[in-house]
Amino acid sequence: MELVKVVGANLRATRVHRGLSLSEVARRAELGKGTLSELEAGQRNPTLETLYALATVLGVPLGRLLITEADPPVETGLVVRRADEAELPGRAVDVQLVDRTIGGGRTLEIYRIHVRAGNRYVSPAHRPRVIEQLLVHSGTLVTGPESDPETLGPGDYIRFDGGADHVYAATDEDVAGTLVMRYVDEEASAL
Amino acid sequence: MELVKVVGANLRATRVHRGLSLSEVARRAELGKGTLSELEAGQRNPTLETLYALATVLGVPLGRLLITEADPPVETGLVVRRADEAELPGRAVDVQLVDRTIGGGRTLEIYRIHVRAGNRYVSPAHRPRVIEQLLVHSGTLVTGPESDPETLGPGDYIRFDGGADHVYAATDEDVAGTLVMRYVDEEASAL
DNA sequence: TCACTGCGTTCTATAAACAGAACGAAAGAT
DNA sequence: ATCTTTCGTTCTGTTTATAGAACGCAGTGA
Repeated sequence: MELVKVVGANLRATRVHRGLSLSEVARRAELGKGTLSELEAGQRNPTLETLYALATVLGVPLGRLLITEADPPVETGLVVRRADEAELPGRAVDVQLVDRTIGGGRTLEIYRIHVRAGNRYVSPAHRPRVIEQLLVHSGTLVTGPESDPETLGPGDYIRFDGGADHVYAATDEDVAGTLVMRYVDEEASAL
Repeated sequence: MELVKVVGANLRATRVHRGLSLSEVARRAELGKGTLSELEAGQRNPTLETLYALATVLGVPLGRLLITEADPPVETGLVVRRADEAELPGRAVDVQLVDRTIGGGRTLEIYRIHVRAGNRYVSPAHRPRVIEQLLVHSGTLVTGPESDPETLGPGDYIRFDGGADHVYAATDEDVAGTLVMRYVDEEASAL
């Protein structure tokens, strides 16, 4: 299916879904309704400005109108059991990748994190801009940017920029937590 | 900055970043090079087909050419302390929103989840397609789609489709975990 | 019945996006 | 040095996307 037909179909589907008439949308978007009629029929090759006006009126991101099919849906139904080595008592800081999902040019990773009492670990800045989100389960963790860390207790949560050096340190007792890391994929972010 | 200028700047920046000449890109995209020259200068309002051809040649998703500026970066430095009411012992199932971040038309939510021993909760299907990702901290949790739930112990992880009815049930002991929910925004603003 | 309204399509004239030629500038090659 | 090539811009004619009018159709009310 050629692109103009895809866009036309998306336009019509979105409009109908919103319960708007063709005339109404054309009026709001300041387009001739003949124009919109032919666009929806896939008989025209809209300009950027036209697409933008329509996306605005329909309240969808412009990119959505261009999409042939939805992102291949993230597969569901995955179960990951705790690996035995997670129990290894020797490691000072243990960050275990549990799951990674990629979609829409973004990657999301979920980790189990364990820090043994008395240990301190400084993670160097990550190349792509990374957001780290950490929920502490048990123990007291000092974490965040190395320059300005926070002290978190059980149930506390922090979000910080992994793009700078950052620290994980357990003071008096072992710490368990869940770490979510997110970043925009390198290749997709080419400007 | 008007849209055509944004797109023009993106086109030029991407082309230069790829180390390609204007003529070369025009040739590969089967465009007149005058056309491309004026597009890059922001003096034209390209058609969909033209944009598509250029995006293909430049190897970027079409939507990327339309982006005005990078997503407003997710603010970092947030700390959320456990609210006292999280300690309320009475609730059967307690799902507490810790953080919500929105970007790129997607929303990510992080919850603390607590299920009291012996309780069972069925969450109805969510309207937009939601991915639920749950990491169990302590206890044994039966969770997942109501039709086919899984039994998870401490450290176990599950990803499932929140778009169908799904269950959270603790059998013999209290369960603590971290829940990540993700979905594509229904009504994201244009662009 | 007969206006009257709003609908979506088709038609027509205008504006502008396009292809390609012409141009001057800069860099290599012989 | 003078061809030669490639560059990016500007110009010109053709194609086509658009605005708006004209059209037929369906529903509504007097």
